[in-house]
Amino acid sequence: MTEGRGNEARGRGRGGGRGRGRGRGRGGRTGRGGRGGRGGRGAKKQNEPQQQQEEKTLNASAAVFDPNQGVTQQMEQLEIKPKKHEKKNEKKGNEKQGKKSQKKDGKGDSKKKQNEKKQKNEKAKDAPTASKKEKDSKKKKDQQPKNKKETSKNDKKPKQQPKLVPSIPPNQPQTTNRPDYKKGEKITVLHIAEKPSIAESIARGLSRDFHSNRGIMPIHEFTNPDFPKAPMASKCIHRVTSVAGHVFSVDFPQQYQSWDSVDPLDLFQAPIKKTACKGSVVKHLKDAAKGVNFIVLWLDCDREGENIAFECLDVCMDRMEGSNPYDRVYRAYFSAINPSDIKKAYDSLGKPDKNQSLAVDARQELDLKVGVAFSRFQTRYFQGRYGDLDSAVLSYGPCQTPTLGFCVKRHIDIETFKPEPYWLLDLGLYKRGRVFKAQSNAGRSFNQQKIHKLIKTVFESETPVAKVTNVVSKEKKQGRPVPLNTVNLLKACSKALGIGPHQAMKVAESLYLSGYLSYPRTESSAYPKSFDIKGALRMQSSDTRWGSYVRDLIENGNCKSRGGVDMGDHPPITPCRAAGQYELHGDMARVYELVTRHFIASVSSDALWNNTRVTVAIESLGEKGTFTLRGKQMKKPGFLAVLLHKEYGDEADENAEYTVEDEVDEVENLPEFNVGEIFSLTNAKEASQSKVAVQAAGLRGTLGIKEKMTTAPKHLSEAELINLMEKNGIGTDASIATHIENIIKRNYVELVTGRKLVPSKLGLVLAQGYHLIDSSLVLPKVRADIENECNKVAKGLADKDTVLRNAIDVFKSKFENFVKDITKMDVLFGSSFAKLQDIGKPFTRCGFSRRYLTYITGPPARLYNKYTETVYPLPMGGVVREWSGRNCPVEGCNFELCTYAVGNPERTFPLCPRCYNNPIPEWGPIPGEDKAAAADDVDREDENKERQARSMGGRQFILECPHPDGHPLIEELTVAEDPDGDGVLTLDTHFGPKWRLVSTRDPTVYYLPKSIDKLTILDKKDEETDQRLIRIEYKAGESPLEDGGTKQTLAFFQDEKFMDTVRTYRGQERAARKGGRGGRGRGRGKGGRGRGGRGRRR
DNA sequence: GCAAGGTC
Repeated sequence: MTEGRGNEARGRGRGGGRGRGRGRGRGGRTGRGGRGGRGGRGAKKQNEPQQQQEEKTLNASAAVFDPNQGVTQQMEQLEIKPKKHEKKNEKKGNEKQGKKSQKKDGKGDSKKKQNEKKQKNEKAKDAPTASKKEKDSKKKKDQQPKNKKETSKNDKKPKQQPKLVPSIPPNQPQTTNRPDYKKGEKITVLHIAEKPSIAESIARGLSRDFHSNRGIMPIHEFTNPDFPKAPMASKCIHRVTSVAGHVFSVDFPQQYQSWDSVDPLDLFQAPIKKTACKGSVVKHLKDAAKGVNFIVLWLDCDREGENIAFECLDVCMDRMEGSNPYDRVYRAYFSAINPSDIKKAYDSLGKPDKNQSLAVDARQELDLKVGVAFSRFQTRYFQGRYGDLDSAVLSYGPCQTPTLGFCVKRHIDIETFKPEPYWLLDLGLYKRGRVFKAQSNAGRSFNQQKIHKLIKTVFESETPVAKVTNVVSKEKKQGRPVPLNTVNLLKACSKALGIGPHQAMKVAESLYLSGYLSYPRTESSAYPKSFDIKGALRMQSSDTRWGSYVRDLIENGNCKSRGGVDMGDHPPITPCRAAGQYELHGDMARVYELVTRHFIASVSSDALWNNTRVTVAIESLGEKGTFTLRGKQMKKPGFLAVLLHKEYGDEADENAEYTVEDEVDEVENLPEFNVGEIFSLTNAKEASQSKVAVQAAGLRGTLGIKEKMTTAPKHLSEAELINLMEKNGIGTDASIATHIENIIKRNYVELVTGRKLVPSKLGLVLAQGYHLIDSSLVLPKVRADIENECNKVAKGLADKDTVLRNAIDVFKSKFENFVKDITKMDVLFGSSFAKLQDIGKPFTRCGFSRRYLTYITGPPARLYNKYTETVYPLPMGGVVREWSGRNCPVEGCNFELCTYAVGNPERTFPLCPRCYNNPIPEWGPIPGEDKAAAADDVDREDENKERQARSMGGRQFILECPHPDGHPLIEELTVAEDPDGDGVLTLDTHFGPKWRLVSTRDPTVYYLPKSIDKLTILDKKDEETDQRLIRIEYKAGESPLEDGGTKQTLAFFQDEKFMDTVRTYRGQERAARKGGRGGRGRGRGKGGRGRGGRGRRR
């Protein structure tokens, strides 16, 4: 419980918890029962006008939602199966689901995707007339109104639908108009790609001769060819450029950013807004689009690409020439980035598909709301109760949480595994001085006696012998690896090089950017037809490591790859520039070598083995008496000669849940066995006692019993986890590595030797807690559900707003249920972590209860009153120390103070734990919140800068005085205004013997003379200048005063002689952090007033 | 300080 709740009697607890007045019960409402929980509403008896104001401001967004009525109905509408079914599905495992679920907005099932692509291309061709698919979808739409009406009946919420893309109507007809650009007319076409590399390929594909400017996102210009949508125009200027991924990202408006004053439940109904990802991209697009007649969108041909297309239009359309600009906007759908496909796409331009884009909008909003609401709630709740959670934030996400779930599931399998002994027949055959173990076809037995009986039978028989009954030799091919896509690259790097997915992605990315590798984010595992395999091989022919192999391959091989799927996004990952053995270093060199060797291997010949299978029988045992010996001999190494680590090509061990351990390995160089050979057997026990017997004449063997234990599976390796994620549609090729990194960063799992992922205490408790409350929160289904909903929107089968509203309602009720049942998870936390009341050392006293507050190291650091169960978060970025004996002068507060030291050199300020968390507006602007509150109205770019600044120096990251300048404590210590900054100069709380003044808002320190013995700030002002007077007493014999006295009263900056003894130091950190905020300029103006003469010295 | 998705 945090402050507010604990102090109900004083009218500070407001369980309602909403409102702008930050700190009124920081996070209080995140306690049991959520908002309006116990002690909630009832507590707001005498709370000042501020509170009423808060209620007014935000009550409008309060949800009116009846969970009992809503859930099942909405579940039905969403076709989310009720729980019973869920449980069934759970048991069946993830396999089936994985196949069904779609990866990243419709990626995933390759056939399906290809079909979609075909349809898309057809659509593009048939663009002028509505395609069949559209008609179908229209029909279906018409059949839907029933559902829609039902929804609106239940829709009691205030309509607060966010407007995301105001400039384009939601269901823009997919038609192509042909504006009649006549002979002699000059037109300009802007082409936009998703990334610079593609922009360049497009320019190359359309023209041999183009000019490019330099920059991160270059523009390539050329004049031909004619534009197919305006063939009559005499001259066509093409301008090809790109963005870099999404142009906008979604977030909540400023008033929803506070963790303290916003109830996470309200986030589900909150509006969302789009912010420019990078200021320069928007400007770049605006400049490029100025006055163009046509726009062609060449974004990647998937759902995200479609969404980015509309983001571009949002920026560009009003910069185009003429009216009805959308009529002159086209979409190029290409299946590969090569000249012929580019030309094909250029000749059959279509229209962008708004539905696909809307599906992404829906996914974004849902991910944001669900993720942020759950993350904030569980962070606040558990950080308010436990002190050693190992993670400052307990995040939740529809991708990261199921990823954690996989690791935990395996861990539980291991923990609950009970090893059992089992027994096998153990047959050893001696030949050429070696013993060869044959595998018993009877398999394992859990009954030792049965095996003993078999052995007894053999040795009681007349002739205890084993006889070779069959020998088969076969040639077997070991297939060369399929071309490398992202997921397989990540697995290979982890398995063969020990480089984790996140690092592997980073390395591959930089190899791509420096031109060594092709694009590293691809789903394709087959080279497109147009791919010049021999050309790529030739590049490698002079390498010292594999050059000769490659030369031989080009001359004598057929250089063809096998298997794999061409997803049409980007080709598989290949080297595109030779790098000598010592050209690259470290991981760059290793990843490059792996990719190159894999590429060469993928177009090499298969390896050829000669496999031998020897069947041996002990007649007296009948069916149970057959054994097998396996041998293999390499005939032709093929690709194995070049592959770095053959083990990474092995899919088998990742896919098998449990490895079969009884299997006897294939033996290389198996000696010849002939049908009819007879081995006389001795009991293995006796044989070991007398070696001589074994070496006697004739063929001999031993038969015995072998005891083994069943073994638990191993923890998931990175490679196995990647497999699971891919199968279950968690994340995309581009994001899988990030999700794994995320759960490691948050301390949910730990990476241990062998690149295995072992869940931490925290990860275990979270995942198991979800299972107790609502399994669907931690199962991959949560992602699949979201995807399924979005698919409907993408296909035009459902209205985005309706789908979104329903889905939000479902997750909202899941959230309410989660809040209601959080104690179930809390029980698990309780047995794993230290309760706040049990840890921490007494630090300072509460002003209300006079009890000690304990200091919890965290993260995050906070103070805790175990008697009132109140948490007082502390600012981050500085050092909090005890400052015993001094109490806060604020009426009714009286908390014992601490000090807060920041920066280098240190500036130390007083810190009242209560006032820090409960500032009142009269004290002035709240540190850390800056002017950001007003940021909603400013230009997107500025706002973004502001946002970045805040994320660095966020609400609790305080590199200045933690209290507003108007706080009585600060006022008491204030000597003058800071002439160079926004703040004031206060006496550093270290006081003597090194006296200094520090600026509350800037890293400025004024060092006062060492000769000062005592310094008092008087409650009087200099009449002339209105400055605070300070009284200084010098040490005996060190007084600089001319009259020989030791006492002096002056106003800072006013006494020139005194100021000559003052040394000023200005630090950098805050100045740098402020960026272009311009506080300094304003400060200077103020300085003129406050400072007579020459106060400022360096 | 919170998600996931593009990408630099």
